[in-house]
Amino acid sequence: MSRSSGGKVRGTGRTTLEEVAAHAGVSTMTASRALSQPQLVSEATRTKVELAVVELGYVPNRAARALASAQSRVIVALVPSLSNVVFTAVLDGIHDAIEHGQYQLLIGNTRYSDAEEEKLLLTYLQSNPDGILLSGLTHSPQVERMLAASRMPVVSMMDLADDPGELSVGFSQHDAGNAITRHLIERGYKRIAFVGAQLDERTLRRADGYREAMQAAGLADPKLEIMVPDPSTIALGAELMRHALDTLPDCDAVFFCNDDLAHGAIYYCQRHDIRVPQDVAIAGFNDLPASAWMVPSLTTIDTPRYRIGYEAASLLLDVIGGKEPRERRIDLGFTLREREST
Amino acid sequence: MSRSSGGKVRGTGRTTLEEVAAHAGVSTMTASRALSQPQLVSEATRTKVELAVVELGYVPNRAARALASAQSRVIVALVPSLSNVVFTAVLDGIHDAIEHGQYQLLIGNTRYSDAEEEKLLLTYLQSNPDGILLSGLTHSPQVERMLAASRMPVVSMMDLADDPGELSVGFSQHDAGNAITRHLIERGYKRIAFVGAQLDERTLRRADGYREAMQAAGLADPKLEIMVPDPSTIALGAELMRHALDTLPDCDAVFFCNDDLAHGAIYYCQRHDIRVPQDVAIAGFNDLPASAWMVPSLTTIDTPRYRIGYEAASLLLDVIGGKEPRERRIDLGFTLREREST
DNA sequence: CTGAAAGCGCTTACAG
DNA sequence: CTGAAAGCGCTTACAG
Repeated sequence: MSRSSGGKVRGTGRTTLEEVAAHAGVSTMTASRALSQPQLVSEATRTKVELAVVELGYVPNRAARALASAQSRVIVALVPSLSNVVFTAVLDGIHDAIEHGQYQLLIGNTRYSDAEEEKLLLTYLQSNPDGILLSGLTHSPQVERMLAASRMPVVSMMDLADDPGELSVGFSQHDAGNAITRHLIERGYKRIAFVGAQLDERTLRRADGYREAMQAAGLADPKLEIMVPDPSTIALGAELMRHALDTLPDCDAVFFCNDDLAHGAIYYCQRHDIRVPQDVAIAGFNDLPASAWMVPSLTTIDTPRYRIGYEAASLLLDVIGGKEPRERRIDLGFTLREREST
Repeated sequence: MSRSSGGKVRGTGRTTLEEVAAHAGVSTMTASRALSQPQLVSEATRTKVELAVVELGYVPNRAARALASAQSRVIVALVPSLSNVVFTAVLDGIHDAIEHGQYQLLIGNTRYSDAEEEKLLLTYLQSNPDGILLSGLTHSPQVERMLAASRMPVVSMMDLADDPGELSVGFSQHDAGNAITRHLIERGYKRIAFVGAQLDERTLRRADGYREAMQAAGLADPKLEIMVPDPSTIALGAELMRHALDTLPDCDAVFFCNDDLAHGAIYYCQRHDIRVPQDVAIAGFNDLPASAWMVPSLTTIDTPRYRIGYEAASLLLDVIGGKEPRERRIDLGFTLREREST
């Protein structure tokens, strides 16, 4: 009954391919082939091996395979946060795009920190990944160096790379920030504030898009930009709304760099009987599920975060597989959702 | 300049420990010890090896280490969803509890499916994990069998195991559902509906708690239970609120099995001028960030999801490390948040 | 404190 | 279609 250790000192004690082969009456390498390249083996042999696998409850040892084949079948994904639904949606997409039988996903949370990203990369390099998915376009010189030295394919997610050789999947954060600002300008708002938190590269690019639109309309004013490094939360959004109304009494619209903040602002206005959009218009970014439902519903930018993950992982898998990608820079676009809050 | 392949046919082409050892003028095994058990090596040797590591840019090969040591240093976590913030918070906690230099986390999304869970487990078993974190208490017989056969430590997350030998971290879903129902009863509501979606084991246990409280108060009525298998969303919450009001005209309170649904219900009432709680009271479950901010604020159960992940991973690490856990069943509790909606 | 040898469990050319 | 041998890059007892 017990396939026990039988005096063996090392190893995991699990059934090995060698035992499967012996049980099936073939050589180890034939057993190996029967499992990984069944078309190279006679049907009779394959059946014998498959039977032995079932009877012995054989589970392949991934470490041994990785070592022998020099192929890890590991993909690394680094995201700046695991509490931000934008990035968990990206991970969900990556997850779905990866055939789990083949590839294994290693997830790292960089916490918006270059140092953390470096540390994670160094750790994950030990797994000799076949490729890596990175959030954003800008990384520390050390990270760039490690990536270059490793020679593995890298796909950047969220924004579009300037360098056409670089692999990237996302949309133009700049253009999206620009588009929603132009929407507010077209609506007739003049004193449009921008509120940014976290100040990661995406927020800064959205701010660039905002600034450009304001300048083009002759409405630019540095006083209208409120920037804080704190993480975005509903509570912070409420606080920054209050701050904006206090310090900018003539402000007639606020573009928040994401929906979390904008939701806080809308709740704040509801509680203080500030009419949105009559007293002040509010716009967000990302189109979280609640945005279409709250009262008033929130004008925002719908972003393809799940698809970014899905397409980025698919692109990476293609490149790893040696396929020439149709595009190295996949623009998934964004959609302006005009709603009641503006 | 180039540490090139030099005729080697196999392998990754990366610097090996053997090369580091040669560079440092010591044996491979001394180099190995200098890195993994530095206290067993003289300071001079350690320095030489560390220098060689830096000069050659050595990165250990995890697969080789796993194979030689029969220790994968891999932990698997299986969750039913990657779009539900409850489970992404759990993963966030797990992530933070694992020292990344040592252990690697493999995440699986079972999509609330037993078959998927089985498939993932089978795949992840190939990595010979040191331990596994599972969501929920009930699993398919196949999964139970595979787990038993693998003999690896398992920690169940979210609810508390009945069997005192089983490792579990969470809180009593039953008691929490019971507590919020009793709160509604104490407030004087009589026709209290329960709305459950997804119908996973946690929802069913919350429903049990609800039913028990209703029976104890002599208020039980099967008509008050609305159960649908669809995933919980804000849109579904709005729809089920409408349905409840339509089919149960005398209903004076609704306990939704989670905040996502309850938020949809509150937005629905806002849009249709249904006063909450005067016309109908609404309660949720999980205390999502928006719940304290929306108008009216939502009465709900605050659940320690991040801590569940953190403590479950810590417990698993302890057991893997051979430590006897203080408790095998860690009750992290829950908190009733009484707010404006009831 | 240090080392020579064997072994972990697979896959890879190379033959036949 | 099948097999004997070598090797992937580490760590593990066992000596000294």
